[in-house]
Amino acid sequence: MKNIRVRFAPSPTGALHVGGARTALFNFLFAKKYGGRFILRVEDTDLDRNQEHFLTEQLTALKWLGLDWDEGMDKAGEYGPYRQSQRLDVYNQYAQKLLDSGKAYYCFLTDDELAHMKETSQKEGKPFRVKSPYRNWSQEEAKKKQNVKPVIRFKMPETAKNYVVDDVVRGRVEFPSDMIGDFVLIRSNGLPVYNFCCAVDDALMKISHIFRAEEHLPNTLRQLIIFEALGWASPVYGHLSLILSTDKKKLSKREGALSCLEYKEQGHLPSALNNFLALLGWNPKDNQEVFSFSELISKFSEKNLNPAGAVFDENKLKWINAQHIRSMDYKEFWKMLQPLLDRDKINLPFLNNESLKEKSFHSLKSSFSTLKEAVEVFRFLSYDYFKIDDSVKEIFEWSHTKNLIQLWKEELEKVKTEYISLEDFKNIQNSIKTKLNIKGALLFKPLRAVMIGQVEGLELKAIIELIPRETLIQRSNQLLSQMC
RNA sequence: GUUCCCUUCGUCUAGCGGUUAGGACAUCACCCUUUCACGGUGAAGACACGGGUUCGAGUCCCGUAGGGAAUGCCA
Repeated sequence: MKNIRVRFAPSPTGALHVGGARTALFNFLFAKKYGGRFILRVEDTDLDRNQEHFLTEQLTALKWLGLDWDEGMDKAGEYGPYRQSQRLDVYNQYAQKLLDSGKAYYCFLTDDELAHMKETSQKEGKPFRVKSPYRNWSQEEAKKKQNVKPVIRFKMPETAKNYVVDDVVRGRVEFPSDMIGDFVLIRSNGLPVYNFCCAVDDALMKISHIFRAEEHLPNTLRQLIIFEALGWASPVYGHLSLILSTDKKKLSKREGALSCLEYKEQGHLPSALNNFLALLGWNPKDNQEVFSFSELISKFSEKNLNPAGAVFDENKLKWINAQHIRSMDYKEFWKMLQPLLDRDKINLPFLNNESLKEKSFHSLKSSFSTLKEAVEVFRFLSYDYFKIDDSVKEIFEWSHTKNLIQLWKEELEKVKTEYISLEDFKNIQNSIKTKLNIKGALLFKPLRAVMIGQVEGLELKAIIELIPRETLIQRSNQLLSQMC
C-alpha cells in the first residue's frame, strides 16, 4: 500500500476514554505497519463543549500510550493547520463553492419551525426529512434577508440513489440517499458542522484510510455526498465495533467507562492497555494473547478486524497487565514505580543496592498485577511502615505465639549481618519449629505477622533478604507490646 | 416510525460447507508448597430462534427476536 495517511480526530469535550484510545491505536498500528503517517487533527468546532484542559489531557494520554503522531497539532506538516477552529476560512471557501454550484443554499428555518415540521410528519407517520422552503432561493435573495443569520444546508437531489461504502471491517454497506434530508454544512454562527469539516479535511489532508467507531457509520453517507459534490475521491473506511460495558450497552463515562489516564492511575502499563484494547475487535488468528508494542505493529492486519461489539473486561486487562509486568526489565520497573513510591512517601531500605533491586523485583513480581498493587507489596518493606492488621488477632489467642516471637527476636539478635540471609532464615525457622514442636500455619502465621503485620500474603522467603535485621527486631518489639 | 450495523462458552475470540466447535480471562477441582500466593494439570461452560439451499450448515440465503447506531445548528 502506498501513501498511507490515517488520522485520529479527537474533540476536546472530555477525557480520552478507552474507546477513543482503541480507535487511535488501530489507526496508529495501521500507519506503522504499512509505513504510513499518523495524523492528529483536533475537531474543536463545538464552542459550547470544548475545553482546553481536555485537549491537554488527551494529548498527554496519547503520548503516555506511545501513540505519538507524525503530523498534526503541535507538529509541523504541509496540510495544516490541524485544528479545525483555525481552518474556518477553508470550510467557508468550500461552502461557497457548493453555494455557487447550486448544491447548497442559505436556510432561515428556525428551531421552532423545524420542530413543527418534525411533529407534522410524525403525525402523518412519515419519516422526517428537512426540505427547506428556502432551498431554491438564490444567494442574492438570501443576502437581502439580513435580520436572521442563516445556516448553509446541502441541497439533496430530488431523485434518491444508493451510496455504497466498501467497509474494510463490514464489507459492502449501502445507504439510500433519501434516508436524510437537507443537512447543515455551516451553522448560523459561521462554524462548520462535523460531517462537513470532517469530509473537507479528510480530502485536503489526503487521508487514505479512516478507522473510526461504528457510531459514525451512518455519517458516512453525508460525507460521501460531500465528497461527490466537491469532486473528490473518498477514502477507504473501516468502522470499528463498539466497546461495551458489562451490561452490553455502549460504554459511557456514566456507566463506568474510564479514561486512559485513570487506568494509568490504577497502575496499568501503557503496553498492557494497548495490548488489551487491540484484542477488542481484532485478533491475530494464532491464539497469541500477550503482545509487546512492536509485536502489535508487526502482527496487526486490518483484515483481522471484526465487526461485533466487545465488552470491556477489567479482569482480563489486569491479567494482561500482570504478564507485561513480569516480562519487564527490573530497571524499567523501578523507574516506573519510583514516582508512585515517592508519592506515598515509601522509603525502601534496599534501593541503593542494585542487586537487591533486581532480586526483589524478580522474587516479588508475581505477587502483583498492577503498579498500584506493587506499591502495596513494597510498602511492607519500608523502614517505618508496620501496621498490624486486624487478622493478626487470631494468633494472639494461640498459646505459643508469644514464645515464638521471643525466640524469633533472640535468633535475630544473634545474627551479625545487616540483612538476614535465606540460609539463616531457614535455620531460624527450623530451630523455632523444633523448640516449640509446631509446623505449617502455626509457624508461618505468627512469623508473617511479625514480619509484615499480616497473617496472609507475601512469600516470606522472597522478602526476608529485603528487610534489615534492625527493622525486623523493631517489628518484633512492636508486636510483643501489642500483645500485652 | 424509518435507515443502517451487530449476534459462537459469563467475558474476549478462532472457525470462512464435513471440527470430539479450538484458545485466553474468570470459575471450580487436584498437584506443588512445612503457610499465603505463584506455577502446573484438569473439569465445567457457547453456535439467539425459525425456515430454506445442500448428501451435509456455526459457516450460504430469507425471516423473527434481541442489542446498538443514526435520524442535531454534538462529534
